[in-house]
Amino acid sequence: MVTLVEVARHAGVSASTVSYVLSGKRPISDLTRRRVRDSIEQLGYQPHAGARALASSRSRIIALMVPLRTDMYVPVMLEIAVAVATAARAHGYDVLLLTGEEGPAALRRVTGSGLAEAVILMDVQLDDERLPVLRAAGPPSVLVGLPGDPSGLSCVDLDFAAAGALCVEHLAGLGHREIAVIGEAPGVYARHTGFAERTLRGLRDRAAELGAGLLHRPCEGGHAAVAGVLARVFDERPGVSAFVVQNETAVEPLLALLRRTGRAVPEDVSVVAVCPEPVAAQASVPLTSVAIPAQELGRRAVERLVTGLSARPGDIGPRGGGPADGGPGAGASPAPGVELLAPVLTIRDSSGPAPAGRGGVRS
Amino acid sequence: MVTLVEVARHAGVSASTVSYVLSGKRPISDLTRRRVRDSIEQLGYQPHAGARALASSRSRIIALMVPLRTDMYVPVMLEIAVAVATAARAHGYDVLLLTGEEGPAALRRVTGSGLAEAVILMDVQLDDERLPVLRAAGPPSVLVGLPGDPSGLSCVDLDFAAAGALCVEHLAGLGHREIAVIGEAPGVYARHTGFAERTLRGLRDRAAELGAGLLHRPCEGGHAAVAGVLARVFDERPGVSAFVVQNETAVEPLLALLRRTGRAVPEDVSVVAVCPEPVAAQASVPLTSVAIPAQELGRRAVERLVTGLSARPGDIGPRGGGPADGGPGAGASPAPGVELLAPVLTIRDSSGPAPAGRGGVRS
DNA sequence: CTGAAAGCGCTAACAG
DNA sequence: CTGTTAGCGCTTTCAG
Repeated sequence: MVTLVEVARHAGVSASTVSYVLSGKRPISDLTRRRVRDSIEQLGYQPHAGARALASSRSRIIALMVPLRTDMYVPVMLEIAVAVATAARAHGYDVLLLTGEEGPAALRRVTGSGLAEAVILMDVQLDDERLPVLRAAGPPSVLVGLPGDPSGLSCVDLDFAAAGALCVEHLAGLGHREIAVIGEAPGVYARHTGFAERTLRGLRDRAAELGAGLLHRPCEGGHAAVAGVLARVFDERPGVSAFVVQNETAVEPLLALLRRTGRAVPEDVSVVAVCPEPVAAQASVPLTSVAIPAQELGRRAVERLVTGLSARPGDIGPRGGGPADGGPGAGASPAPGVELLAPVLTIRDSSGPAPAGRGGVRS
Repeated sequence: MVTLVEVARHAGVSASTVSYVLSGKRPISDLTRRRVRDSIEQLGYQPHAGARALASSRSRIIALMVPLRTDMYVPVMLEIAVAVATAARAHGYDVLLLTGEEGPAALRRVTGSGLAEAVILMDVQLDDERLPVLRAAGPPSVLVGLPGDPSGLSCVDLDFAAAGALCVEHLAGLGHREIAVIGEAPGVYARHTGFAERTLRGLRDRAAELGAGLLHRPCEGGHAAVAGVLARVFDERPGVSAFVVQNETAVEPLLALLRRTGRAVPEDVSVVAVCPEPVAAQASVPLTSVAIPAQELGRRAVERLVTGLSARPGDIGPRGGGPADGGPGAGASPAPGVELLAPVLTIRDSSGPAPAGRGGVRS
C-alpha cells in the first residue's frame, strides 16, 4: 500500500504538506500543490481511512438505521436509503447500513467506537426506544419521521397531518360528504408509527371542520384483506363516495374490487392516495395523490447532519448550541427542530365530483 | 473516550493483555480475563474502530453495492440488503452502503483506502463494468447475480434458467401448449441483466423440448403498459392459455385485465409468476410461483465472503515492507465459482389444467 | 501466561 | 508558505 510518506518523498516535500494539500487546511503554493497532486496520481495514492479516522477523530461515516421488518413502505425505504447514500457521498461521507435488529445497542456500538460520527434513523416510532440514546449527549443525529416528543431532536418528515387534511379538502371540495380511509396494516398503528397516526389526525380534524363523515379502517396488504375491509365499509356506511388510501399494497386491490362491484372511478367513487408517485401514476386508474418525497427526505436528512458536522473544530456550536456539552458526543449536532415538508396533491384521474344521488352535493 | 490503556490500568495489567483478552489470540488466565472483562464493563470501554483498522489492516466492513436505479425488483433489493446486513453482523462485520452511482471508482475507493475489506455486488449485469476491478487482484468479493463470464469470480444467485424451465414444465404438465411470457421492462433486457435473460433461456429451452409455443414480451410496469402488451399477445396468439410473469409491477394489472376481459384464472387462463413470496401470496388470485429467495441470497453471499476472510492472517509481511506487495486485494478471496440456488415452485390458485377448447389438451 | 515497545498511516499543533 | 514532531488507540512482535 502506498502511504502519505511515500508520496511526500516522491514529491520532495514533507508529509504534512501532502496532508495539507489534501485537506486544504492551509495555503499551499501552486507549484507544490501541483507536484504533490502529480505524485498522488502517479503512485495511485489513497489515504487510509482508519488512520485518518484515528488521527482526526472523524470517520466520515454516517450510520443509517433502516427498519428490520420490511412489511410496509418498502419502496419508499429503499428510495430514502439510496437518496441518503447519494447525498452523503456528495458531501464526502459514506453510509453504514444498520438494521433495527440490534436496536439501541447498535447506535451505541457504531457511535461509541468512532465507526460512525452521526446517525440517521428511519421508521421512527412515537415512543422510540432508540431516542434516549440520542438525547443523552448522543451522537449528531437526524430522524426521518417524527416521534411523539421531538424536543431536542432534529427531524425531517413529510407533513402527514397536512397531507391528510389536503386529501379531505380535495374530496370535500368535490362534494363528498362520506369518506372512508383505508389505512396501513393494524400492526403499523399498534407500533404507534408516527406518520400513520398523524395522517389520520389530519384527516379527522379537517373532516370535522368541514362537516364530512370519516370512517377509518386499518388494512393488511393484499387482495383478500382489502375485500373484507371494503365489504364492511359499505355495509356500515352505504353513503361512502370517496376513499383515501394510505397503504401501497391496498391500492390495486381496492381499484379492482371497486370495479368488480360495479363502482366506477371516479364517476361513482373517488379515490385519493398517499403514496410514492410511481405507485399513483402506474395504477390501473392513475391516482390523485399526495406524494411521499422519498428522495427529498433523504437529501434533507443528510444536509441537516452535514451542516452541523462541518462546523466542527473545538468550538461551541455555531448557532443555538445546546446546554453544556461535554460528553463523548461532543460533536456538533444539527440544530434541533422539526422540518416538515409541505405535501403536494397531484390531481389525476381517480377523483371527481360526488355523485348527486349518493353523498348529496352540499347546497 | 475510554481507551484500552485506561482499561489496562484499571485492571492492573498491561495493554497487550487487554488486547489479547479481546481477541483471544493467546491464552489468558481465568483470573486475569475476569478482571479485564470487569474493567471493560465498568468503564464502558469500546475499542476504537479506526485504530483497530489501522493496526490490524482489517476494517471488518463489507461494502454492499446496490443499484442506483430503483426501477425494478425494489422489494427484493431491500430484502437482500437487509439480509446481508444482518448476516454480516452475525459474523462481526458491518456493511457500507454504496450506490451504483460512482461505478467502479467506488469499489476502488472503499477498497483502496482500507475502508472495506470486501465487497458484495447486487444487480450484476452480463458485461458489468465493475468486474475488471474485481478480477485484477481486486478485493475479496461476491456477486449476487451472474455475469456473462463468471470465471475467477464468486457468485450466488437463484438458478433462473431452472426457474424458467420449472414454470414451463408445470404449465406443460397441465396441458398448456401456448405460453406467453410477460417480462421485465425493456430497459432491463437492454442492460443485459443476467437474470432476465437466463430466465428467458430456461423458458425457451424447455418449451422447445416439450414442444410448447412460447411468446415473450418485455413489459414496463403499470396497468397501461400491461394492457397494451396483453392485447397484442392475444392478437398474435389467440391460443395462449397460460402466462409466466416476471415483473412485480405487472402482476396485479395482468390479473385485473384478464378478469376484465372475461378470462377466469385459472379456469380459462393459468398464471405463474417468478417473484417474491409475499407478492405471489397476496395477489388478488394467490399465484403459483417460483420464489426469489432474497434472504437466502444475502445470507449466502455473506457466508461465502466471510469464510474466505477469516482464513486470512492479520496482515501480509514483516515490517520494513518489501516493495513487491500485491495490490489492495492481497486478501483471501472466497473460492471462485457459481452457486445457484435451486428454484422452488409453489402451487397456489392461479394455475390449472388447460381448457379443452383452447390450447387443446395433449393427447 | 504476561509485559514492554515498536509501529500502523495520518493529522495538527508547534516552529520556522 | 513549509518542515518537524508528537501523538491518535490498537495490534503484535519480542522478551521474559
